[in-house]
Amino acid sequence: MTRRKVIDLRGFLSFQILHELKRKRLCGDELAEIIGRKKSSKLTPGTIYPALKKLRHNKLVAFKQEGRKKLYTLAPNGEKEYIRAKKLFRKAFTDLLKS
Amino acid sequence: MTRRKVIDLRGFLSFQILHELKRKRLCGDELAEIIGRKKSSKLTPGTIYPALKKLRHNKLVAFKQEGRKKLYTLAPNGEKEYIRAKKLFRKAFTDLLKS
DNA sequence: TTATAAATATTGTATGCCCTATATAATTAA
DNA sequence: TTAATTATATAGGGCATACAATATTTATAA
Repeated sequence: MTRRKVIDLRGFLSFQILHELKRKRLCGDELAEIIGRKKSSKLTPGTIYPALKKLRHNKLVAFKQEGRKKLYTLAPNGEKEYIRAKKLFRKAFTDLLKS
Repeated sequence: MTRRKVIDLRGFLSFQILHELKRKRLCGDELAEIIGRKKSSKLTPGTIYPALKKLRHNKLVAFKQEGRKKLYTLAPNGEKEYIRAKKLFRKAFTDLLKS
């Protein structure tokens, strides 16, 4: 049980997933890799798959089985949610990235 | 009990507190107001005060009692942590604000 | 002086993020 | 065919964020 940093910057995983899927269809493993790279360490299965499960249940993403991969895409509701969330995100953090 | 949004954009509160304190000394109530405004609703006492307590205990912020207010400032360690966190934050989210 | 408001604080509850550990199924390589 | 790899998945837990409700202290107004 490694000690967590005081400022650990957790958060917004679902939002990031939608963001990546808006660009491109991706499977869970690829999402873990891409988002993990931005956070400087690949996300574990115990992180990415429960997140995808929840997004699926809320119908924000859909998927198509392709071999052993599930290729995820943004569902219509996911697109809406993404747009909404992005507005909020920008309002909250734009000045933080500029300064 | 209002239903929570699927994408609720939680996170980074401690980071945001450090960010605001870097600009200006502020008391808890003002932080709740300023950060809350960016999130479109003022943070409740049950959110802001525990967060400040933890930052105090970790010596990332210091404060000076002034009347009934506690005016918070960034401690040296807080400055360091803020810089570190900001780098990570930028790496993770810059492209999200651009597109 | 007394009432009101401002600011701080705690308790209790809920939930998302994220990990480790473990497991299973499908594909590929030996 | 068997072994290794790839991809998905769940269980169990720690912790930060966030709310509502309640309480306390200090400053201000009536």
